Amino acid sequence: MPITIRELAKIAKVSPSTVSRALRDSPQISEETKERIRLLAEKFNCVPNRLAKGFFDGKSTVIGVIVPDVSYPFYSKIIFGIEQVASEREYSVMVCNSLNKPTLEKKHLFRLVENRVAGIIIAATQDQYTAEYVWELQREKIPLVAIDRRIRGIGADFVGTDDVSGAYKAVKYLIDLGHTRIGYISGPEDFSTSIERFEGYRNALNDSGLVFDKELVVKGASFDSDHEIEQQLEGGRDAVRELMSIANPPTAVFAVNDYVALGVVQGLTEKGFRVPHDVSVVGYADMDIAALGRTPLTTIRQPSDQVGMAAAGIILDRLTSEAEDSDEFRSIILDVDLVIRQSTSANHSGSNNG
Amino acid sequence: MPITIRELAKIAKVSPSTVSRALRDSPQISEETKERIRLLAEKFNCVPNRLAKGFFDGKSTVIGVIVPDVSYPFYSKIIFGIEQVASEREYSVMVCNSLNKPTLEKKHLFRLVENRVAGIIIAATQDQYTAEYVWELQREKIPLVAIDRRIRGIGADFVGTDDVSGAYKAVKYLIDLGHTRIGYISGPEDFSTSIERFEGYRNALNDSGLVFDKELVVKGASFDSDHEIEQQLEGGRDAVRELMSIANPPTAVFAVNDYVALGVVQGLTEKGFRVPHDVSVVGYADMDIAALGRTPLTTIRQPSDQVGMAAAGIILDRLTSEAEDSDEFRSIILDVDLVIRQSTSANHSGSNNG
DNA sequence: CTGAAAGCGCTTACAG
DNA sequence: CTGAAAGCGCTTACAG
Repeated sequence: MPITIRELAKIAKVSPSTVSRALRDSPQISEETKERIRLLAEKFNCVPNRLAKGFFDGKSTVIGVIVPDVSYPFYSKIIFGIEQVASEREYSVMVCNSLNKPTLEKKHLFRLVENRVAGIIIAATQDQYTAEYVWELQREKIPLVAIDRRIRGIGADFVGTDDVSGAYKAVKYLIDLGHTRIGYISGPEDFSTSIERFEGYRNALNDSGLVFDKELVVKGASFDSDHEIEQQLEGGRDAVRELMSIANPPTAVFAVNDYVALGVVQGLTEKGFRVPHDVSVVGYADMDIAALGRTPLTTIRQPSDQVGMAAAGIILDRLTSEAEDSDEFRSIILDVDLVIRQSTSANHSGSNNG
Repeated sequence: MPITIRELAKIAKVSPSTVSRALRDSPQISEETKERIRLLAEKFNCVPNRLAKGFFDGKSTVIGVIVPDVSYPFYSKIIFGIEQVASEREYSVMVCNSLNKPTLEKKHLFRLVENRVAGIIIAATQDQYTAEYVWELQREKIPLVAIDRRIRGIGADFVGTDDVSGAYKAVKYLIDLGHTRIGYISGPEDFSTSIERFEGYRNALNDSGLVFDKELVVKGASFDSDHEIEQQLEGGRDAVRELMSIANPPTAVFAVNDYVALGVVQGLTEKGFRVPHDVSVVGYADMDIAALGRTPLTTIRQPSDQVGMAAAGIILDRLTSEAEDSDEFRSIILDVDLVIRQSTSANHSGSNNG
């Protein structure tokens, strides 16, 4: 362990206060003294204990992050963004996997509070208890930003991507290609992301005068961030099989995320449908596998690292500026883009399917 | 912020010591008192300040992790593994991106020490200064584990995957398929991973009586974890173009990682070669895109989450057991598996190319 | 420009 | 079984 300021003070034959000030580059101290002490600090390995400082002023310089799975591409990129912004401002980033389990999530939240993190960024489960706990944290003025998914039932600072508009763009594009029967393979129904993507889907249909047919909506994934990617692929495969077996099957499918979409492509291929000739497929998120997959996916690109950067930005803002006391919740919704690749084409069915 | 133990003590009309002990479930305290205090703590939101405790006993319960890029799949999975093990033992995980830049890496290391992390896990750059600094940390008895890449020039606890054997398996498989001209697209030459994969490549050739031809080795990536995946794809594309233009081109290519391998496939396709019919390709790492890519890649699977779990395990061990004082460095090399997919097939060139 | 003193919130021997 | 006291390593008004 590094030596303490007090120890270095003895070596330098000055008071601890002076060492402390010198090491923090206080203008109160003469340049000569500062330089002398800095050299000594380096030589004797005196690294001021940040815990002690943080403890002194009741705050750490750590931002806590809770996501379902840090290795899920969307979240790992968000964390990358958070770290970029935090690290620039001398903050550190603590990460936790909730695995989408409310009890684990609660535990992590609690531990972050124990550690007196300066702020918390969370992609929360839809658990009621989590919401209540978050509400308490807000009351205690601990900066907290929800990302990606809104926290059910309470207001909070939020950074996400425009799911309504993303889905709208995806579906509108399919409509413009001449598709009139468009399936939607959804995620878990209580997540704001799924709900909003569904809303975008319906809006696009409405605006184009197409009727909504609930037979065209099938659930394909339990979570939009399941550690088991296999499960998402399977979810897509199963869902599309169901979808294609209805009386008047779709000629295009919009899937809640890219993994599900790839499952859809697999399912279609297995059933003898060609993508995009027989059925067009649009995914969501634009992960690596979207561009590099067997059938390069048309998809919606989410600026995931920017979500992280914006969230960290809000935390740091609340920490420093007077905005801290603003009771208004901030909401940043980032734009998303349609990325056109080879999984979509004009409707070849040659009829109105009906 | 939560209230302090002292404040709760007043409310409960006991001493702070009693509250402290009750909340840590000390056997010294009667069950009734403990229960009463726990209830009060919940009610008045008294969450003992872990910083103060950590500060008291000079250690935090945080494990610091430095990797080039937390969003690179291999690393994000390692972090997942670290978090799993740490969180179970009530430790938290702090992550930093070094972006493969020695100065940034140094800064992060320093900050982790400032924060008095209990231990450090690092996939280090090959920088000399980093090695020296790490050496100092070791002298100070701060548990540190190198992962994936060995730290150049110094001994340290290490957890990695068997790169020599992985490359050997890949190349041996190609040889068994009848290939005799096998190219290797390498990573940065000073990383232990690249060096060892190259070694495995040579060993496999040797053991099968094939001569090593340095014309068959081309550099394809500057880092095995570049944030810009595009660069790795391009590296592979360029490298294979070079490789196929030599007098006696290979019928199989082993690439240092899956992104590079996908670039190789692209490059080959663009040049009119069919994969695997004309040229077989083997990647490394078994990322998502290997299985789901346009041409499902034969590759070497690395148990990345296990790397993280093992590394966290070593740190926690050194923290608790007497193994702490053992001066011997531990080294855990995890086995890797060959995963056969569709980018490889028997040599169809019908001759010895020579 | 430098120093002595008090205190941040906890824990742990030491008493009782 | 419970409490009073000292101290972990820093910082910051307050003196000088």
